[in-house]
Amino acid sequence: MSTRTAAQQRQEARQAYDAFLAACPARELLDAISDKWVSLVLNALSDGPKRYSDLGRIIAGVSQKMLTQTLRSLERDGLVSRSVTPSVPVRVDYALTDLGRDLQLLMLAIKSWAEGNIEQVRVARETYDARSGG
Amino acid sequence: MSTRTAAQQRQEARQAYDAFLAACPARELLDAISDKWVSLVLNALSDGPKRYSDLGRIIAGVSQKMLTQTLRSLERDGLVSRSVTPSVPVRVDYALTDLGRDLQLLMLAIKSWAEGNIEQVRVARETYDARSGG
DNA sequence: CTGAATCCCTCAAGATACTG
DNA sequence: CAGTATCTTGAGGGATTCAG
Repeated sequence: MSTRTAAQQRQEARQAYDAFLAACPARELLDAISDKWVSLVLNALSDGPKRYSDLGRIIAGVSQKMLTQTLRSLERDGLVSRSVTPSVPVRVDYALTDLGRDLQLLMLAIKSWAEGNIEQVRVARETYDARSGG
Repeated sequence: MSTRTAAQQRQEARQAYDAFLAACPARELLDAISDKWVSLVLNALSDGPKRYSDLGRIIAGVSQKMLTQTLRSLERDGLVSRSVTPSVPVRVDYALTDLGRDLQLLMLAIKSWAEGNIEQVRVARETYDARSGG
């Protein structure tokens, strides 16, 4: 593997990534973004930067721990940027990066799908439960 | 809090379901589909019906328990259909429903995004870790 | 205000073994 | 082949406290 350039190796790697493979990095990334807090945070940032406390208010039911944890993870993955304004008290804004916005658009589609199809799912569940129960 | 204006009521009616609300059914649905096994199972079924053992082979690393659990959940939500052929041994096929295919298309976009952007994410992580570490 | 750190606990993932 | 049953482990996540 010493005779291939880094670019060639990257190209091969890109084609080789398959989330169906357990050991594939893409699988690990898919696991990471297949998280309810991730989709909610990304969508909460869709219409511009938000402060930490804003996010906590928008995303009902999220604990400080999970919010911080999710934001750190997204920041580490380059999906969200974190900017600190050294005022008193300190002000921290989170915003989507270009990469993050790409994913956010997909996440928005998922969120919209959930909101738009919950009725059908409810009917399906009632049918299933009735069949199982009776 | 009990006296809502007509405008407020109209607003509520329009946004009947909002996944940002913790108690909203759509939030529960979003939580349910924001699951790595869900996205992998739906995508595994994208090119036609598959048998239980096929799915287990395609989705590397999934345990029988999680595969069964995920399939049951998807079947209950009306996203996947389950058909039993009473042969010996018994044969069970899983397929996407119309509703399931809708969601699968969105999930495919997510999976493709993960496979196509893992490199950028890796770079971001290295940068982040180097900054933190040093 | 924005978190980091701690304790604590549930519950769900995974491995294993067994069954129709 | 297609599951179910059982057990163990640990990671997810809530509540609380402390710090910059």
